[in-house]
Amino acid sequence: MQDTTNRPYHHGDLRREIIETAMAMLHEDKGWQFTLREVARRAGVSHAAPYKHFPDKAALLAEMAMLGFERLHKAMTTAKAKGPGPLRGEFFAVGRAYVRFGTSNPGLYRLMFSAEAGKAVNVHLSESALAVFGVVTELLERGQAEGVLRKRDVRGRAAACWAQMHGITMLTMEGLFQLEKVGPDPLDAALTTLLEGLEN
Amino acid sequence: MQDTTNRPYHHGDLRREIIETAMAMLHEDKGWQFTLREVARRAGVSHAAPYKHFPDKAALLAEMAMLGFERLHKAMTTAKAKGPGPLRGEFFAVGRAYVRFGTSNPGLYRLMFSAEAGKAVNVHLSESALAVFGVVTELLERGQAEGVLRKRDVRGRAAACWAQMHGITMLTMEGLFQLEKVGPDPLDAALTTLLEGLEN
DNA sequence: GCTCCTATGTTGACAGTGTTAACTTATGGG
DNA sequence: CCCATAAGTTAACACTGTCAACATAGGAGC
Repeated sequence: MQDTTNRPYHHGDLRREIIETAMAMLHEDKGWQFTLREVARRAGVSHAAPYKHFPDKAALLAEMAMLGFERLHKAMTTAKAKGPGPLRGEFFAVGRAYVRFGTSNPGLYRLMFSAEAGKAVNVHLSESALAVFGVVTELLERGQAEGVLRKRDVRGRAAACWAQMHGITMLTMEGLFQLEKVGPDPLDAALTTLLEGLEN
Repeated sequence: MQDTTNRPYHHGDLRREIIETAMAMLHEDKGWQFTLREVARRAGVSHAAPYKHFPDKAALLAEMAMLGFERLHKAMTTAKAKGPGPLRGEFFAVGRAYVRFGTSNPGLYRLMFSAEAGKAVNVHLSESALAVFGVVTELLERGQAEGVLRKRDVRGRAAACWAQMHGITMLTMEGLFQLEKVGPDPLDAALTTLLEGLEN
């Protein structure tokens, strides 16, 4: 089916290519669904080949979700590093980076938050997700230490921040933020409201 | 396949039954997916019968999503009506009602926010969704008029509120709010933070 | 250098899905 | 009363995820 002349029987790095291909298909969007067989087709292997590297389609999804959280984490930390010093600046930088990540990888972002709620098996996934949470927590602790933010239970505030960013991201992705109903810059409005709720 | 003796050839109200059955299946298990054929099976009709009432599976999903928004809207307004007078009370009542709706109908709630972002065809869907938005807007306008809330562009603030509630709902549903990381009552924390960001 | 184990890839099958076409049945408006 | 037509059925198609049986080659051990 594929011209075997060019390609060795053993791919060499099929596992990585499967993930990359699937990621690419998730990016192409429209439907945020991809099919395992189509992935195999694009990777130039037979439809059953992926099963030598992943027990399940779910396993592939889980791994992709984990990768997604790692990328999101990196996006946030680099944004924070480049943030302009004062806490307010970093806060906005991180928030914007978060939302931008989601809106420019809608399929992946969706996947990250659909991966089997009940399955606590994926400890790695939870870990990656918690790293994201950690960035927010850290920011809040610094703010409270500096006296810029009210002294409240950091955990609850971090939850509020995460929820706010997640909400904006999804509603934007979904196209539910129609400008005439939601104002010119809902992201800025949301972040401002959030910050004013945290500040002293 | 079914005993035709008891049941008339024509169901009489199959359209409604399909929707109800599908809703029930969405309610049942953690997997928020259901299959059209299984719906038909449970309704006691052949697998192609639904196509006499819905052109697509997507059409059924869209209608269910719309119903979901209507129910959510009702949940919010009744909560608001029973709210204990002062704005803060209503605010919390509405917020809690929103989140409770989501967490007790996770499948439906998910569906509501997955129904084809791009498809502006479903004007009805958008309308129902906007009604939800309207409840929040109304609350904010009252608060500003009473002088309890800062005078800012209501649209942006409403977006912030919606995003916050949506975020809490989804993260709770997804099981990402693990108490040791997020404090004893993340919902209360989030609503408090939000309200404090809105208040004068 | 040869052999053979095993990881990797292929083929073919199975059950189940959404969807359509062709056919059947009843029901209600002329 | 008749028959157009809405409503339901059966059979097929092209898919999907998954598995078992088979094929290949790359390298470890001698």
